[in-house]
Amino acid sequence: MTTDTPARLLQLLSLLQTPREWPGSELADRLQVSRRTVRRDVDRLRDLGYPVQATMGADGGYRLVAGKALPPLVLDDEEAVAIAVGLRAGAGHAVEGIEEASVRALAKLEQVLPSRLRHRVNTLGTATSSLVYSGVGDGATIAPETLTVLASATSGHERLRFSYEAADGARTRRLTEPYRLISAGRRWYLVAYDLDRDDWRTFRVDRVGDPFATGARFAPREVPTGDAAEFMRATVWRAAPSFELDATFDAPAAEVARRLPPSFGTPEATGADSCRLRSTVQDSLEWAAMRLAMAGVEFTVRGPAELAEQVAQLGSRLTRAAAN
Amino acid sequence: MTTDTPARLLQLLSLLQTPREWPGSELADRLQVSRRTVRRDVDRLRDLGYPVQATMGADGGYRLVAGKALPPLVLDDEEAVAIAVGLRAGAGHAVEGIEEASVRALAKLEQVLPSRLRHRVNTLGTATSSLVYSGVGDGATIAPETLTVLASATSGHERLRFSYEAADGARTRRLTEPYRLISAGRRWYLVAYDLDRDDWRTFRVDRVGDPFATGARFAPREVPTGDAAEFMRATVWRAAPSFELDATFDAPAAEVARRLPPSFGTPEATGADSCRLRSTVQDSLEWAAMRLAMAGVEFTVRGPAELAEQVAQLGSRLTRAAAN
DNA sequence: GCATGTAGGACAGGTCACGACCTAATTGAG
DNA sequence: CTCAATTAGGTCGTGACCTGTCCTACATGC
Repeated sequence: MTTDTPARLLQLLSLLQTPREWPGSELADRLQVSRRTVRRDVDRLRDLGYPVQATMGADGGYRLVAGKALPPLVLDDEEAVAIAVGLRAGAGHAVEGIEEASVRALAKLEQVLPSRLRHRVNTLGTATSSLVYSGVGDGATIAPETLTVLASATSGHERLRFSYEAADGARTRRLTEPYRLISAGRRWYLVAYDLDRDDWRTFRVDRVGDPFATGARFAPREVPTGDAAEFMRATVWRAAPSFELDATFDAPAAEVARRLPPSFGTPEATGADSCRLRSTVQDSLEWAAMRLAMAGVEFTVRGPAELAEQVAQLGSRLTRAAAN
Repeated sequence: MTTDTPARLLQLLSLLQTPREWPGSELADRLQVSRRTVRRDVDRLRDLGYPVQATMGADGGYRLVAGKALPPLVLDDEEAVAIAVGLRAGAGHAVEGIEEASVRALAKLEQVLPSRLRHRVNTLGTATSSLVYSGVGDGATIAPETLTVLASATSGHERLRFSYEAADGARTRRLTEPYRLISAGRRWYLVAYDLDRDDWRTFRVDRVGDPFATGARFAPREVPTGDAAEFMRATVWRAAPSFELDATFDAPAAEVARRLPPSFGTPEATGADSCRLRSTVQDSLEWAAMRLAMAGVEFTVRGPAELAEQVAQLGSRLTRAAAN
């Protein structure tokens, strides 16, 4: 009787999240209460909106199923590590469209992640970052810790201090009120109010160093253009690399579409076994060349010339590598 | 007063997981209770092992910090989707060493994931699978749903029915008692007791089709060699492709190690700016050639000859692509 | 020093949680 | 078909617990 009701409910929730059926008697045993109380607890969970499905008859039992709202997830150590590592991949550029949500979830998780697990995440995370960020491109890699610190400060309305490297390489210290963290293509931007400059700025996150939240909270101001993403686009759009991709493939359009990242656009069929892809790609040439190579089908670069040059370089490097 | 204590505690836990400070008065307002009760609730959470840090003085507040145990995660829709998508990447072969934990966590999450979110996960998941599985290799892609069904059945001790494609292409229906789901390199294996054949089998998951748990539970038998992983290795080891990689790189060993997947082993320095990598790689030649190309440094393949052949093919394809 | 926050004790009143006992309904196995 | 095992739900009495209202102590920033 020493254990109170809320604790038992949480424990019950964690038991039911195991993908299996739990007979009421076993639950009663585990929770050290009577079967009647287990039934009442299940009722309570249902009232809270978590649908517990019960199969009747002999060999019946309880099981948590999908409902309208997501119940609080109770994870063990390994699962938490797996989620953190997976989220880092998602916050990088592995998955388009969920980068910001990934960072939010990561910040939420890391805030409460026991330190012993944090070490394991770091070890595994660095081991895998080579895949996502790859050595390819302009080397603008971002530490996941940086992203989570920025995300926490942004959503918590806390002032943020960091060092920033300008385009000419000069490093300055900044004290800012962060407003929004935005992912665009393979880059991250922070829209913030710079307290020293007394004006709005858009920072490239890969140039941010040693960020930390001061703890001081601030009352949000109004963003100039009304929308932070708008402001970011207005200030740094032309700075981002982009080019007009034009290539033909000796493979069906559907297959090519499946083997290229969605940001490359969709190819249009020019025949049963050939297609052409034209779109403006917002990325580095080296990265684009690599992704085209990874498609694994015969293709021809029609433009731009710089991309053809990159592909040629990669090709000759491989030829040299094999011509031992 | 209609809301009971357990519900309020869960709500408090979800509020505190937002990475920000919460003054007691605001919590009291949100939870519709007095400030005194908020303090008591915070105490209760602390008793449950979730360390709530309170900053004293004016402008103080409560915040959930990292403790010994991970508190139940309360996620919103977007965060849940981000986690599911990230886990699919982790369960694929993006991250080595956490595949099985990723699948367990994914099974746990998908069991309770509202259907509206499931659709979004599927959409995003297929869009990104091209990166992880890539078109490269022997095309042995595995649907994430398959993995989660197998994982649930395995941990829930439920009988599993599926169709299986033998090496000669023949499809048969199987009824099994699944014991363990094992990730090895880029492949997944299921160790199970085949009820029709009345014997133990190791199944390649990429050849499993339409799996579903029958719901009937079974009492675990003893695995032949005592350990399922041992059994798997004994039965299918020679079937897995592997070769002796030997290559030299014109770059520091540390940099090469960072740019190659860990499964390739660690290169040993042969000079300040050169190194040699020798290890047995358990993967397809085409995939290995691609990964070497992605390293982005000058290199030479010394062996095996088949790998050099693959690299040469890739190189000539790229040269053709650029020679428009 | 003052305002504002957390920390926590004491108390009264009402509520609710628990276990014990009961019956009904459902399902699978023999 | 029958039996066994399971969920579902009602009722009741006792006792614990939860809440709000006081109160004081303590820490912090301006």
